[in-house]
Amino acid sequence: MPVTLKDIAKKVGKSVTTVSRALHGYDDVSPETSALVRKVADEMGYTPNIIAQRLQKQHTDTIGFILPTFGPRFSDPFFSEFLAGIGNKAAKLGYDLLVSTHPPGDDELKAYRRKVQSYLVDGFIIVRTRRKDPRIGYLCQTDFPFVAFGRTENSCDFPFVDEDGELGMRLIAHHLADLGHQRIAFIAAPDELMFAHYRLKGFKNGLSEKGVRLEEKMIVTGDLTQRDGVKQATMLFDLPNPPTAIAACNDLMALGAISAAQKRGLRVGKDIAITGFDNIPLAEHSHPSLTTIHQPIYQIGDMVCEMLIRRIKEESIEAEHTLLEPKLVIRETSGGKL
Amino acid sequence: MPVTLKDIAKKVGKSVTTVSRALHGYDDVSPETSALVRKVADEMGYTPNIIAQRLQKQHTDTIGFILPTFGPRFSDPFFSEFLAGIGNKAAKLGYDLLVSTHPPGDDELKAYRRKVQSYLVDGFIIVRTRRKDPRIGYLCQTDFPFVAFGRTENSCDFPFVDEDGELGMRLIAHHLADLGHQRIAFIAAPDELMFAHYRLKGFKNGLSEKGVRLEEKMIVTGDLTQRDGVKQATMLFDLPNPPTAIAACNDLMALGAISAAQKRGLRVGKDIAITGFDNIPLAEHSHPSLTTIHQPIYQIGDMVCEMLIRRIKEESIEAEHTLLEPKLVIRETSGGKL
DNA sequence: TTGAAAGCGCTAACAA
DNA sequence: TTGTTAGCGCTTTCAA
Repeated sequence: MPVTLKDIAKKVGKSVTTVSRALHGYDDVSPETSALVRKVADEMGYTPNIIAQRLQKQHTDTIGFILPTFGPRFSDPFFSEFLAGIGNKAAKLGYDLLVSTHPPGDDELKAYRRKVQSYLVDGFIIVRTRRKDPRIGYLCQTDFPFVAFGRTENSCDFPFVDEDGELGMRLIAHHLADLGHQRIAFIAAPDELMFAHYRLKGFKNGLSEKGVRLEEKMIVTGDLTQRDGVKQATMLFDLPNPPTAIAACNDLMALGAISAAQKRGLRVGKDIAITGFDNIPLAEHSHPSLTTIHQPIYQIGDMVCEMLIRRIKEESIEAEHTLLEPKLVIRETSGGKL
Repeated sequence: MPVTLKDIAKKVGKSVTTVSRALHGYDDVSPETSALVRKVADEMGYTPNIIAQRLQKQHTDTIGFILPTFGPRFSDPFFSEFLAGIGNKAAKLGYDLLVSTHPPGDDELKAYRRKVQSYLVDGFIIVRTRRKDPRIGYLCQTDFPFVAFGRTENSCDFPFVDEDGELGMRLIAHHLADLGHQRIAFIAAPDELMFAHYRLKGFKNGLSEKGVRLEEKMIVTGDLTQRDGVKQATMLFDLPNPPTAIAACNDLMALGAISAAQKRGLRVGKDIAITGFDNIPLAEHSHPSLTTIHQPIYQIGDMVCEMLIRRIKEESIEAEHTLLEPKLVIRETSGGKL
């Protein structure tokens, strides 16, 4: 049924080898043969069997990406955009993308190990890095190519791109402090997530630089979803002495906080300041629009993918460790619009 | 470096064939040999080379999914959730997922053709079906297994899951008409998208059943993003005789419309009714919360994936054509909360 | 119960 | 310029 090199070889009366070489444009095959082979291949509708090529070449031109899914209602706008970034770049560079979904946890490593050991992928892209990240430990130790979006506290060295979340949150803290807020709350994310750790740290430092105190009970932790943003913010509002400003660790929770505030009849941007982090498309078009830190997710996907492919091909990478400078986007929810 | 059957064979002093059979649990190998082989394989850390298996077996246990990306800012919450649905199911059934991104358009078919002809995938999942869908035409004609989320006007028969968008939008139309609205607008999506076509049709029918007229100029078309929801809604508000209700073809645009309305100082749910379609997580937690039609995206992904795998394995599929019954979720934006 | 041999489709070193 | 040969790692007849 499918056309193979053998079929073409038979048709043109040459060997399989010659056909292969002709098709690859090697110069040690006569122009006539080459032309004939190409013509016949075209007529017969030949497409190489990539699986066979892979077995021979011992690499797959495929990169792996495992989505850290949580519940079934997994709908973080972050991921589709990031995926688009790596997908488009991968396609441009002739790579396929093998995606799977796996909740973080115990047998998570199995998913990685299988793909590594069975030669299903040439490299991995890692996201949502954790402070102790077993995935990174494993890949480092086996010396398998990967690039991460995010850092870790593991001791090994590896290429990554990350946004300077610490600085980003300092900017938010300064902004809020400059607006005169004294009772400021923070909706954090689980501290084992590296980015959550940095952001909280930056926020604390930022406030203390401005001489503003961050009370312990003003720090709550959410699971990054909008739903939890609502819940955590509501708890903050229920405090005997509620905050006048809330900084959330990401936009989704900030959006939830806005919703919670409005449900209370608070005017966001006036009675209460709220800020996010990520600048997802929704941030710009929420009402009021969300003050946040911009994170160029698509471009990060693009960069990370390119770095990985360069690493796979053992080409040099300009910047092994890229820390992107965060940009504060002041909109309406902080009440700080100039 | 990597451990192969040959290595194990050498170690246990048996042939590659025997080792292979032992590892597969065939019963024509002596218990002792079998035990020994397994033990050694384990000790040596053997993992089968899946590429080699695939070449031999002539199938890949991989399913293809091509994301119809549009701009770089591609962040539809729909896709991450759908992907989680198919990803988890695929993993459970032992399948991998080959994802790529490609804008709809001319050389889109190439992406499909390559994967089909090179035996990279055993089947495809198609989303965002169009009225004339070349992808479906191609796959039908080559008789390649696929399952679609959505229908088409192509004449061929194929398995699909779809939500009854026509009925869904009729429910919305009825709801709005029952609330007494007479000047109702619709933010449609490009009509070549099958679901957009159905939804518009259902809306028109629904209104006419209630004796409400839908003026032509009250129908505008957006690109499904929140940004465009803002824009289209703003245009509607600028009409000399603006609508008292706006139904958007999807939640994202509805969210945009809410934002546009609030910017005008309109109280959504009182001065203006707004509805969406999809029931993305954000719908529940927007303020006011969004009246919409629920679409179980994760489960649809799950179903579609299972159907495809059954089809690949040539097992029977219970329901080749599943039309899900839509559920109206009445919240605050329509002002119809009981 | 086991092994030899062939073959999946392709590439590449070597020889002619 | 071309063909022969071997081999990537695996599965599967077939024969012993």
